[in-house]
Amino acid sequence: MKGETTRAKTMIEGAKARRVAFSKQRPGLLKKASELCTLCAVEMALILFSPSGQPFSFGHPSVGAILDRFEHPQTACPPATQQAQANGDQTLAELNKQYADVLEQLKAEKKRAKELRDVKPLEIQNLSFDQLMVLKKALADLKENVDQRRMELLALEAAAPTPCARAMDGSVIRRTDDKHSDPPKANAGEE
Amino acid sequence: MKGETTRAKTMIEGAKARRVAFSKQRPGLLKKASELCTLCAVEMALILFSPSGQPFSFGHPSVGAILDRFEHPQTACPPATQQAQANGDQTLAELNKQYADVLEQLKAEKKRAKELRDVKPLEIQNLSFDQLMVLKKALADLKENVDQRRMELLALEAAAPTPCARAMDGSVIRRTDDKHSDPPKANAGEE
DNA sequence: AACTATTTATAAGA
DNA sequence: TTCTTATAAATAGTT
Repeated sequence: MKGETTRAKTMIEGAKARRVAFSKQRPGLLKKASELCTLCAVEMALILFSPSGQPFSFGHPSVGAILDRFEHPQTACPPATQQAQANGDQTLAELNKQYADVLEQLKAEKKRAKELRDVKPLEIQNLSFDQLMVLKKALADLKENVDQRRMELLALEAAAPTPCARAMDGSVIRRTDDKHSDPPKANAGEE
Repeated sequence: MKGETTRAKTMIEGAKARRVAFSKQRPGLLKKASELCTLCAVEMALILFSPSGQPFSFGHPSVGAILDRFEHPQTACPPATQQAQANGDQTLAELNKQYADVLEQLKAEKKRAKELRDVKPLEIQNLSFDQLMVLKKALADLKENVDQRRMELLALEAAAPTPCARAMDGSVIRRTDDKHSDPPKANAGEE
């Protein structure tokens, strides 16, 4: 057969087959990444470990530069408190960005979850007991988190308006796996 | 014209056009990355800054884990001593119900967030400093939660009747020792 | 967001 | 690994 009928969503069985698929797909991924950088003025770092554990990396302009920028965001909230007042707007913009991020993630997650629900209901029965336990805990945790989140949003909505929004000095989550995305509506001007 | 004749190798002119192209290509790149991870047991971290400078990242199992491994090549396979607790009264039906519940909550949460975004952007400037702090923390927490949830879903997806599916807690699926003095391949494609 | 003509990526085989 | 080729997936321009 030339070309596959449908793309499976599960791990390819057999280490050899995985290596073959990886070898074929790696150039495509790197090409996509590179194109995105070139065409859209995007900066990115891509680090991956092959099925054999071999590291590969791609960076534009360099991996180090991106990691630095990622771990030391210029737009982050300053640690001190002095420039806070002057930067009120910037902070608000940052908040809006984060807010947009969350929206984007929720959306993506919902879509992903829907796909999983549509495709996986049979295979879940093949999960090991261990895996089921872990899944159960994950579900419970997520439910808790979502509930808390709703309360927080409710509180926010009910919050009485008060003047003078100073910037905050709280620490940003920067070391964990966070996923950012563009705000839904950005200014039409140049960067 | 539908579809383009040939893909240019130079930067797209105009910030607006770049943003549009980026928005369309970003999901594709992330999908490729995610597929490579799930299909081929690849671990990767992807960090990028959009044309507008917004950070965006993807990690499997997490950005932090990959960066650590990248920076500390002698990482070993963590001891796997996670045994299911005797909690056997959990049926698959219950699990599925919890799963559906979570989906419902995500959906509701998304709608709620959207309402807030549509209505509140102006009034957010009237929030007190304390309220901003709370909001910021809530956003950070949610972001973390959503990311972790994505990892869990990825792990679930990878959990087939086949063995070797344990990447839920950040553990790894591979056991070959890593050795990487320098990235074996950098800047693929044209760049 | 949805559509569609094209381009691009890729699975299987050699 | 690289090449071929039938097929699937991504996407640029448009509505």
